[in-house]
Amino acid sequence: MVNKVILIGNVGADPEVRYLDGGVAVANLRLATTESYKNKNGEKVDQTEWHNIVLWRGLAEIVEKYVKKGMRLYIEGRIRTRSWDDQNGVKRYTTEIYADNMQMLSFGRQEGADMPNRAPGASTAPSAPMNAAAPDDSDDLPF
Amino acid sequence: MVNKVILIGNVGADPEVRYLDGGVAVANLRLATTESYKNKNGEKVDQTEWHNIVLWRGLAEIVEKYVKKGMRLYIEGRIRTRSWDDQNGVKRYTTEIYADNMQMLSFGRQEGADMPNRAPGASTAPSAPMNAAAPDDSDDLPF
Amino acid sequence: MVNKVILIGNVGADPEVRYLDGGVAVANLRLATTESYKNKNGEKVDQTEWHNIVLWRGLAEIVEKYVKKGMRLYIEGRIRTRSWDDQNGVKRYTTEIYADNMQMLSFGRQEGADMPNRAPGASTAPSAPMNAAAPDDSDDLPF
Amino acid sequence: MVNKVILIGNVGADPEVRYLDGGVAVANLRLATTESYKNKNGEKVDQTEWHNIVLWRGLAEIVEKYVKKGMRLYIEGRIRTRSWDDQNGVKRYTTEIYADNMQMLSFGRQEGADMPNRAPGASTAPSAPMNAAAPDDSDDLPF
DNA sequence: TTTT
DNA sequence: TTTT
Repeated sequence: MVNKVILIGNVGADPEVRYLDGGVAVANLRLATTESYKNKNGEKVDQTEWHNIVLWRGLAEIVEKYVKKGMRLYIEGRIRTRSWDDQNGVKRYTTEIYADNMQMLSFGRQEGADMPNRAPGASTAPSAPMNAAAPDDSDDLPF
Repeated sequence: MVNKVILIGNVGADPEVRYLDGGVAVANLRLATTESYKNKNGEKVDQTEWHNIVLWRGLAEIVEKYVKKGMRLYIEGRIRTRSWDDQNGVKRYTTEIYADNMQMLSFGRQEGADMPNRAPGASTAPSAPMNAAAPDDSDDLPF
Repeated sequence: MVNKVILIGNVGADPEVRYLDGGVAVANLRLATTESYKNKNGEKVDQTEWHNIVLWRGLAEIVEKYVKKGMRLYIEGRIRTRSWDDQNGVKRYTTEIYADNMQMLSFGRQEGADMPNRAPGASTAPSAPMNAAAPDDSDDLPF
Repeated sequence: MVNKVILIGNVGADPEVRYLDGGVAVANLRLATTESYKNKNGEKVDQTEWHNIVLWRGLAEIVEKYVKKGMRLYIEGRIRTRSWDDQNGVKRYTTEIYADNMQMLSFGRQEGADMPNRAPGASTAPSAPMNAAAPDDSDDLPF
């Protein structure tokens, strides 16, 4: 039995993070993946899919600290569909992706000078790739 | 942008296959993936996830011919959530997996003597084989 | 950074399992994946790829107990290339797949009556799936 | 049969692209994936894996135009091991990843104004890259 | 609601 | 609704 999802997409809004009674963190975020194809008339059509991502514990804490609207993420996880009763008493279903792994692929869009996504004076030395300051290279990130 | 799903699971019921006006085949099937884990009391708990799989064209025609309830499948595809209005006028969502690739990993259960997928006298003893004659070994299968 | 491999293929020979000094088990096996395509002349060509799979600890112990030549496996893992010096002092490289997850998809081929993978007198009951006794359902298996 | 590889890593050197007699493009590049773990002494250890990536036709042409040393890539493909005879007549093996899909996740390092990472009008050129509209073409993305 |  |  295998249930595996791999996504690379953009975060639609700032994530929501909450803490359960036992202190466990849970993060929810919306991730968009867009697929382009040509229709019968040869016109390019973009189709965007929105995914509900759920992250627990350590991943949720990283999300709380670093993940913002607009950021590009890699998510690896599992599909889970949970049911709930709506106000009409109708059973409804929500499909979510429970993340087992996450990678930040960008700092998202720039919002202002108070939250730079690249430190001043970043190196341009020959062996310094542009993502030298990518969050996953940072010492204080737990992955 | 990446939107990729990989599943190995069991088919919950015989697939439904229909043909659109243009003659294009579409198959729908339900696939179960079960995950086992131990709860706080150390008891083994099985959690089954049901996936709605949609297959088009050639894959749908293979499904029509060969895929039966109980069969184990490998599915590779993409997540798609489509919306519809229920009888209360409430917008509802259904998440499906659009298959891009499929592999049959077993013949599923036997339905009759005229097309046995298991030789007479085959065992259900603990060491019984699963896919002693997996379809992908057959010369007349188109994949 | 992501380094992920997913394979479904057949085991080419009985695995080799050894135990390190500390008692840690390591298994090595060869897995074949075959891809079919049509060449320029429209002839079907099979191309088989052989993968060196390395499994550690619990997975290696499961391999030792259950995995045989001919069995079909699902392997999820990472690519690792290690170097060594051959008898001419030339640096050589071997690429292996370190397995993080394994699923047995069949019992492999039948070798003889002393270790049948299909017991005589087995049931043909309608609801008996061919993989009724899949190894991953065994109680003494750690997954 | 499934043979699938998913990588996210950094390009180690500018790719090499050549054209076969029939005009088909082939690109070769080295991609590094680094995995961090803690050793027995609790020290963080980085282990870098180098992958030989081979891309054909349209993907190779995109590589020629846009992929540079230092860039971060998503690669989806298959493992292929090919053999050759070295100068001592010893059969040797090289394992490569044949890419079926590629996504640029960064522009790599900046070299100077004479080598912009977005050509004027690139996205509307006849031979525009497959993911010409990918967010990684955006000027306002900070990587 | 993201991104290009 | 599958499978063990």
